[in-house]
Amino acid sequence: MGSTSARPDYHHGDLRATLVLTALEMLESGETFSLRAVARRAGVSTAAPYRHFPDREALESALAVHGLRELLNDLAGGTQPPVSATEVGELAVGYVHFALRRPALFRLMFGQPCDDSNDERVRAAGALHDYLQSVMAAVFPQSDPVALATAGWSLAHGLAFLHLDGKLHATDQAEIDVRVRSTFDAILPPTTDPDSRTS
Amino acid sequence: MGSTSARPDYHHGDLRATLVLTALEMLESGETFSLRAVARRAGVSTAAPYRHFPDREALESALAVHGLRELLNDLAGGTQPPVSATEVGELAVGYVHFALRRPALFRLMFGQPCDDSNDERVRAAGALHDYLQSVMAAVFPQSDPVALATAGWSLAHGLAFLHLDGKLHATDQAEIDVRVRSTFDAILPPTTDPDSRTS
DNA sequence: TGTACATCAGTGAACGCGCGTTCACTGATGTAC
DNA sequence: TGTACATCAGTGAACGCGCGTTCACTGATGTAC
Repeated sequence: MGSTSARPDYHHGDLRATLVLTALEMLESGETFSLRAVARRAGVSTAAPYRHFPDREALESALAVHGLRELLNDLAGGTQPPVSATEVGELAVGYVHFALRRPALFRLMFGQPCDDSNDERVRAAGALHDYLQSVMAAVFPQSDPVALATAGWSLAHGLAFLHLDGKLHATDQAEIDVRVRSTFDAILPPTTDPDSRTS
Repeated sequence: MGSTSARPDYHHGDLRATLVLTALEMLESGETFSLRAVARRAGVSTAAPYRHFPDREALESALAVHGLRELLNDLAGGTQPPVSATEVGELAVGYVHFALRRPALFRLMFGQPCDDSNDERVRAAGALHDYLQSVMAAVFPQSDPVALATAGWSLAHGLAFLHLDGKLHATDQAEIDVRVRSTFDAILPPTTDPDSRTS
């Protein structure tokens, strides 16, 4: 057949994808991440990853790209973009959820100097930024959308990190959600209420 | 004399403080940080730090405590607390400055799971939080001060991290300052203007 | 359809490295008498 | 004031570890004829 489907043998089929998925699993389960550890867990020799990634940093960037896309998909995929301040708050809840559900990946994506020479990575970050900006522009047309998008992103990002670091003493997920919502409520400018005025 | 002043000899006088300062210097100059490297640079044997810190994590916590205090001092020391939204914006500018001036220290303080068993560290973080909360309560008495303090801190924190990671494409310090100010302006609730109404 | 061969994704052993930590030790310090 | 001694902050050598990376290699794959 020669298709790219399952081939768990010697010639692996798609070791590159397997390595990325394995690494993501390891990040999620809290294991320390290294090229050697990923190869080990993927059941492959120490040198094998070098067929697919020039060095460790390249694998890291691939993970970051994956994470950025998944985050964007979590936020934007499957639902209409927010049309009210309340729904923008829910977007922030989603953002913080992602960070808390995948802390190691989130830290890898944002918690360290990033390789700006990786185009794919820069583009994935840009796509996230653009989406947030378009949302804010649509919900708050009367304000400066660039400043608001930065504000909204920063606010969600800061909440994510401070919760991740345990600086905001919330005990469970529900409490965190409430806190994120009320933080956004405390601060977003008023909008025309979409429930009473439909275009 | 027996004082604690300079004694660069064998019995060192205050190796603990020297190690902390040396480590801070190394973080600032971008060198990789390790117990061995710090000892080396302090001109002392590899084992010497273990007289003063039970393990590597203890030194890290000492650095975090130092950083948290210095940040609080940067923000609160020497000036009156903010009384207007504009001055709150300047507080945020100060916060972001700190992060950009000491990126490695800031990441050490906030960018990784923190040792919550270290009382001094927890207290230093708490003091920062309390100060921000009291500021927000004073400036925005009509709003929920807890939510606003969380919002203000998260916003500054998120701006700091996103700028640190180069996600907001600002080129120089002045541009970043402008951006931080306009972000806060875009979002903070109005206050009674302290210039026209003095209590 | 069958054979020769180039390709290339893997192997496994080895390199040098810096790390955290431990250990028995040494020698300066300060105190008791 | 002088000596004996306990203390303790340092030394330096060594441990075992996991890491990133390189290398010559092997053997499965797929293509040319």
